Amino acid sequence: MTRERPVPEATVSRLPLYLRSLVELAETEGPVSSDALAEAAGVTPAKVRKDLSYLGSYGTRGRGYDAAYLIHQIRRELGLTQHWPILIAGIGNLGHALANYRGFGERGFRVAGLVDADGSKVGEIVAGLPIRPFDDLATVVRDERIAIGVIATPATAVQEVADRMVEAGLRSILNFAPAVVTVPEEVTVRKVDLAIELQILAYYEQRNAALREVRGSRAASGRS
Amino acid sequence: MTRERPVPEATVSRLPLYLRSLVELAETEGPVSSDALAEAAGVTPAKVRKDLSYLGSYGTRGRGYDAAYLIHQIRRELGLTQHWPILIAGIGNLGHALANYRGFGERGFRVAGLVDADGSKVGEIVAGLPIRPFDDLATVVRDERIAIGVIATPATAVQEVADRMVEAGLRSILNFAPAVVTVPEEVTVRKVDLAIELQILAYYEQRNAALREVRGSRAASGRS
DNA sequence: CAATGTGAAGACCTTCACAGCC
DNA sequence: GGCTGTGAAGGTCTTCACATTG
Repeated sequence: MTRERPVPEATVSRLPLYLRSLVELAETEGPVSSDALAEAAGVTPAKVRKDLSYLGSYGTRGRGYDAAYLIHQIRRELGLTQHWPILIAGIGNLGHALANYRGFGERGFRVAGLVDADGSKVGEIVAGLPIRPFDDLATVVRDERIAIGVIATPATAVQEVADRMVEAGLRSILNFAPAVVTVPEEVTVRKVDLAIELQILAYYEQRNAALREVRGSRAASGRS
Repeated sequence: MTRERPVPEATVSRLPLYLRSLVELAETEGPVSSDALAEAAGVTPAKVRKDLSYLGSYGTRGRGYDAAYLIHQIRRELGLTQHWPILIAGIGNLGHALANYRGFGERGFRVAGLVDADGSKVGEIVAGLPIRPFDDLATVVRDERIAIGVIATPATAVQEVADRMVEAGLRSILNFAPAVVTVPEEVTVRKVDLAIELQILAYYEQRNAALREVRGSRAASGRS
């Protein structure tokens, strides 16, 4: 009789944030209130309470939440009770940085495979792992029980890499390349496009600069 | 009489995606329909039309959109008619990769300054630029007319770096460090947390793996 | 009394479906 | 005829405000 829990997508995307904040807050003693957690995570207290309520009633009215217990519950919900082995395809600038990123190890992941199509890179050791040929992708996935694939190749290669990952059995892909990728519906893809983040910032920068301009000239001409 | 155009946030965050897709589609001749653009960008046609309608009526009924013209309009809306000079603080693994990322140059940005608090790195040339001391941040911002700051330092340094950026006059910050940053309300901060993206994927991976499990055993026991 | 947990209200976003126009 | 542009409907997410409870 598994309880059907439709945790909203928006909530899921904030759980990791709460987790990160709780790990910091857990240093200090005593229970953590939704206000304190909200402050640490940079969201509103109401959001914290509603989000956490989807996981169950893990707080104590009048006191707050026990940090250690909540951490455990969120980890369980996110599936972070185990360390997930990940594979990185494309060991260029970004792939290198990702392979060496300490944060993954501390937060539930282990870089367990590296592949690259460039033969001259094969064999090179990065972050303690040898780069293997692109054609070994399926073998690495099987041998290392890889669960999540990370694409850090040039945009042109994305679709082929994704196809191979799906073929090898991966059902979760994180795509850093600036291109849309098409996969069967049972596969989850998330994307991070660094230039797009900057472009969004540029929009607000431009918009606010224009506002500052207007306010500036208003002030100069003495109007309120 | 400047027309007040409240382009929704969700739309703003998709404009860069349309821009990227249009640049690809512009190779081929003829107008681009909302269906074609939707396909290329990985969204629904209705969304494309509604999003574009906030910018104005730039399409032609019965035909579609002129790619070149739309590209121009979206660039204008996003403020990408100029190349924005950006500064990267923290030239470790990730900072290096960002400094060398070709995509920025192609999509409206120019890495114009690098700073790092580690004295032993100062002077080193990365992507054709010398790393300068953290204390020169304000000077670099002024001299290079930096508009956007990128934080790629360890989490512990984030708040100090952000404070310095704000003090130096920056109003747009992209934060890659896994920590919340507090800034005055006139400053826009966007964040990218690589581990969080993986944690969100882990949630769906776990959830879907459980579903596959159930389906598998159902099939095995002969139920529909 | 203090802080959670939650219905209800409201804001925002997406999808529908079709009138309007080329 | 074909495709845009858009009101209206339908969802989802956020915020409010307060009853509930340790």
